[in-house]
Amino acid sequence: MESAATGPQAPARLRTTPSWLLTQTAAHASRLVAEGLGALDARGYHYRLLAALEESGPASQAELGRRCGIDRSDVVAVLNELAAKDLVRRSPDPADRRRNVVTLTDAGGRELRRMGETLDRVQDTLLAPLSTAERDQLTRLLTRLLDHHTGR
Amino acid sequence: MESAATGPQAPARLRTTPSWLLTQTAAHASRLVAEGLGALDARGYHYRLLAALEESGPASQAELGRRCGIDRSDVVAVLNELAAKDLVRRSPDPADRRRNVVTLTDAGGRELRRMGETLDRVQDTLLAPLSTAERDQLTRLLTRLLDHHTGR
DNA sequence: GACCAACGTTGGTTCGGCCAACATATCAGG
DNA sequence: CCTGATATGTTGGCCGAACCAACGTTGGTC
Repeated sequence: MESAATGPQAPARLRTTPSWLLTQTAAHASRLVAEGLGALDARGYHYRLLAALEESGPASQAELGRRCGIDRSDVVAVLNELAAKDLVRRSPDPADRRRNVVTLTDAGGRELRRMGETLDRVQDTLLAPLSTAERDQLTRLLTRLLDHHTGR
Repeated sequence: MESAATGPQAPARLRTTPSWLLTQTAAHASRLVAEGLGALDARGYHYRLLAALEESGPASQAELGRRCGIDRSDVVAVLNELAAKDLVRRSPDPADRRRNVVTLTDAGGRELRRMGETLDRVQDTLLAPLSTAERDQLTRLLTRLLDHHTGR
């Protein structure tokens, strides 16, 4: 819960380096997200997969991984955990026996919603010092960066 | 070197969530930094400590950690590596025998400079799609967020 | 002198991100 | 039809950054 503050004052070299600002703020963001989702016994990966399932419907594991930017191998582990809690159902795809079709269960939908609510609160504490306009600005800038480095 | 692209299109839920945008762009930033510094056989922690040393002069390990936002225990390990390359000298503080005084060597200064140059290039590829004004905007917004979550 | 705080150090943990390898299954070309 | 390339799920590992608990030593204070 501690702020892990950068004590006195970080070196100017760092404070003016965008990559450092990014990774530092991201670290704070991650901590807040972990705290929030941790209360629901979940992590970022769980939310991402559930969100993708709700938004685009059932999909294979590989497809899910591609959509969320999560490695195939990590998808396996997270789906195991989600399936163990019945938030997700994994069934062999009759049309392509290599694939598993992953489906969001009702409980999964409910859990996703709960996660979404806590994440909304997290965004608010994360962006607390910024006005609405500034939040939009930040979002736009980051989106452009991300799109660029993602191959559009 | 791969872009690890978020395949087709990440769920809108994610793409509009600032904490996700932050952690994703930060991941790209970290990758670029790791690539750049990796060529010099260094990591982010090494640069941070060297930069702090150059900027504020010799200091104890605890002090360095506080300045850089690096945990005491991690400082130990990184200083071991830096000292092994003679980029840093670690000597007991005669005034306080609990402390080690860490000093930047000439070689350390040179290496820091080299790191700084490659990091400058990294910033440029990281921020490629943004104009100078936009880069400043981003820097200001992130700085405000960081200051806020750092206890000012 | 007794206590508590700070320091350096060791040895963990977590989370996100990645890679290599393998068996199985699909698909396209010869 | 068969053969080879490709996709999928899965296992088991690795790394960097961030953290935490504990211990022995040293410093300052009451």
